Amino acid sequence: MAQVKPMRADARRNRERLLRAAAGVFAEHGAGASLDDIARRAEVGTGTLYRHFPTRQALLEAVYLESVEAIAARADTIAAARPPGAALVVWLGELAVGMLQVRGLKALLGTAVTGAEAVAGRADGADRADRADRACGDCVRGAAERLVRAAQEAGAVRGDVAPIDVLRLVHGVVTACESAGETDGTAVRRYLSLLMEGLTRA
Amino acid sequence: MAQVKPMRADARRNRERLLRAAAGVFAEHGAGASLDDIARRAEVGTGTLYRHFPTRQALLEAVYLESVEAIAARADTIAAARPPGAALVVWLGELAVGMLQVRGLKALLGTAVTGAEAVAGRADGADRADRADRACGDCVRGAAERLVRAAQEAGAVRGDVAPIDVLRLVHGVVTACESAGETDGTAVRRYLSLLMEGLTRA
DNA sequence: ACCTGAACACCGTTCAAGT
DNA sequence: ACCTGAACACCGTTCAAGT
Repeated sequence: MAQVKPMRADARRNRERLLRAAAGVFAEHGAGASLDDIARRAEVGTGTLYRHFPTRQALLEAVYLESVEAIAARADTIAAARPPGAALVVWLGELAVGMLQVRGLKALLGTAVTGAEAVAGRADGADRADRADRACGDCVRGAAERLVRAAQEAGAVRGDVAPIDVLRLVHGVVTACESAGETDGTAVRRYLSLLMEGLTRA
Repeated sequence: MAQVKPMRADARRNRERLLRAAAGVFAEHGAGASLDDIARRAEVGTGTLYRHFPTRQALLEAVYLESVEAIAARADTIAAARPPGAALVVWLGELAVGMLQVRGLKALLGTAVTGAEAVAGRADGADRADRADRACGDCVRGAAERLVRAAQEAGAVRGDVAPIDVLRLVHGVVTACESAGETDGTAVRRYLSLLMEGLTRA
């Protein structure tokens, strides 16, 4: 489907510039970075940014779509080589590390997966964002569903948890690591294993 | 210790007005509410707000100090009536519900307990806030330490987790509930029990 | 059809002037 | 000693004017 109407050459060029600029600025200043900054770095009027990406969420979505798809694709690769329970653990670990290290990815998936708490405050354009910009969330949710269901059927995960619960808890674990200042993979993997094995009884 | 120098009458009155106004505004608009709003509602100049509470964190701390102390005090009450493992679970549940329902409390404890991720963005006055405004964090951390240690000695909780880990994970669980739009106690208790019992094996 | 950038409304923070 | 509020720097968002 991609593009129903081909874009005008300058529009297409501006979109590209905006994506490149946004990737850089998000990487430097996080998902809450100034949109003005992005437009300036892209050498584009602020109005142009809003024309292409009506919400911050839409911009995040476009910037990180490929990364998210890659993570989702990993789910199947991992599942093919491991028993269901182990596959889930490994994939969740990769997902969590990604959210922790790629600035903006956590904010994007926080909204996309759970449906709230975008970046900072405003719920202005949230209505519009809700509809179209779900591609990333669908992607991750789909992968999580396949892995969790398989693990449940294999008896490796209890049956009364939904895949969305697991994603939310992983999001929470990543939040915990972030606030601990631990952005390397070791801390998040440790918290994840606590989540999986459980606090009670070693 | 309270007040080394007694405040001037008008200063004391303004402080009181600010606290009352802040409690109302935080309850209505969350911990990220406009400080201008608070000063306006208190019928006080904005500069006065900054004189009394140099950072948002300091204001949150002052507003919620009593609530936090009450929660911490509950820890001992609960511990006196229950075996260590159960006491920890019950107290964490109360803590989580408090963070979920009292707007601002989660933001306050997020910073106080973990040392990061204040409310939204700016790390401006964070340096100053780090030092003095730790009362709430100390309070909660102290209570958590007593309960976790006791539970560990009783063999109810594995020995390789630190109390701070538990607090961070609870913070994460509350975040998960928030983003799920579940603000009543049931969801958070369910996630908490998942955390405690573990995902693997029913 | 798309772009531009000034204009608007809002925010946090500081500070000279007042009592 | 404390308070006030204007001033400053910043931000997101919109929109009339341009091509």
